[in-house]
Amino acid sequence: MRNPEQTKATILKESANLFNTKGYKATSLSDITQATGLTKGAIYKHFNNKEDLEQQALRSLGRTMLDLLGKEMKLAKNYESKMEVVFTFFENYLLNPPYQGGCPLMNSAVESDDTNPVLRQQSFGMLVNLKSSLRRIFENAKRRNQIKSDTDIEQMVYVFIATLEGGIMMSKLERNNDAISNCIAYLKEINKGLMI
Amino acid sequence: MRNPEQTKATILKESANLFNTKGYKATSLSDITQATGLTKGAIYKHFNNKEDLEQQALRSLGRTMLDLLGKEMKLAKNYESKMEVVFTFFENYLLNPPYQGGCPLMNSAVESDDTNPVLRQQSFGMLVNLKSSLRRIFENAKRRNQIKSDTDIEQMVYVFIATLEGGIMMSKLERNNDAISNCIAYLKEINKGLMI
DNA sequence: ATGTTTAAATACCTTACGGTATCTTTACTT
DNA sequence: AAGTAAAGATACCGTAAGGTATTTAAACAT
Repeated sequence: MRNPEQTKATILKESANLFNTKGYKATSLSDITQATGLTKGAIYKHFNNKEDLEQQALRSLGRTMLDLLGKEMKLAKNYESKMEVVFTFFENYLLNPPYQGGCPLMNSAVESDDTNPVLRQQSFGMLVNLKSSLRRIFENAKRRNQIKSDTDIEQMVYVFIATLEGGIMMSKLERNNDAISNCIAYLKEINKGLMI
Repeated sequence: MRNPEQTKATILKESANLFNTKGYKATSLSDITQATGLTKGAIYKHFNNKEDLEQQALRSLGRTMLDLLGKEMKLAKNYESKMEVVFTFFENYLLNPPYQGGCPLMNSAVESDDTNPVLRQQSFGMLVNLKSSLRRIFENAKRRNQIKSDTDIEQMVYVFIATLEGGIMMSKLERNNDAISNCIAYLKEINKGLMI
């Protein structure tokens, strides 16, 4: 009946959802005990303190995000379909999200950038990873002459991520898909313009 | 020596900065007493409770943002310079910010969208205003044949705001201007493409 | 100059927070 | 089956949170 690994996993999953929706600081341990049906004793058996839990939860969100994106990216064999994966990934934050509360990168970045050095560093790492993924797609495409040779890859990486993240922010605020849909639609046009 | 209006103004200003950097929930009353040099007595003389202060502070941030943008927009007489105003406004969030902590729209939206209906509504209002400002610029330009007649204005509004907000988020996280500079540079290219 | 109003300070209350120590129960070992 | 180690529950602690009642002090009116 008892399964410590499973227990830790559910604590991590439930708290990750809470942190990603309510915020890290704003989520209390009693929020987590309530969501998991467990007690503080159980939580502090698996985590040193709340900070530790916050960090592991964000790490888990980051891994989930990257794994999900990476897995589908592996399946996509050419440039066009890889870009499609990126778009549908971000569109899915609202249609059928892999976790509650939107993009963990934006959420943790906005909350932590001025206050929590450790979480900030983790958010930074997530951004580095996301940028790398996109950069790699563009670089491969350029090498294979699938996009224009004068494409400013660094700029494109920033613009794509900014537009997607900003779109999610607005769509969450407006509680409809207008923002993210329009953003993605336009990124697709940009993308057409890049391709040869 | 005593000036209640001034007192209220400083409470509002200091707390707005704190809310916008640390977050609304995460900022405590003692943070505010410390920042203002005042006591709880003084604060509760001017505000009913912390929620009230949060709301008035966000309202103040929103007004400041809109006033600042609106004032410079009035000075800009043609489409091109109005767009320039928008760009420099967002660039200034990092170079010489009108308040600490980045864009109050994004900050309050990310923190409140799933948890705080009142702040969420205020954030929503800020977005409505920002969209209207941009939309008006595009519409006027279209009417005067300064931009292409087939410009999808709603889409452009979303894309511009998303890119700017996302750029700020990344630049704050990376603690340099690369993201926002690249985003703005690209928006300028988009803009060139729109113009006739 | 005195009295009155009100701004702001002080002192205090309640509650909820993160955290810990201890106890109970489950599962595994022999 | 008995003993042991570890998982999880319970009970408790100190602190800081938001908030209030009361007091002090400043500004104004007469």
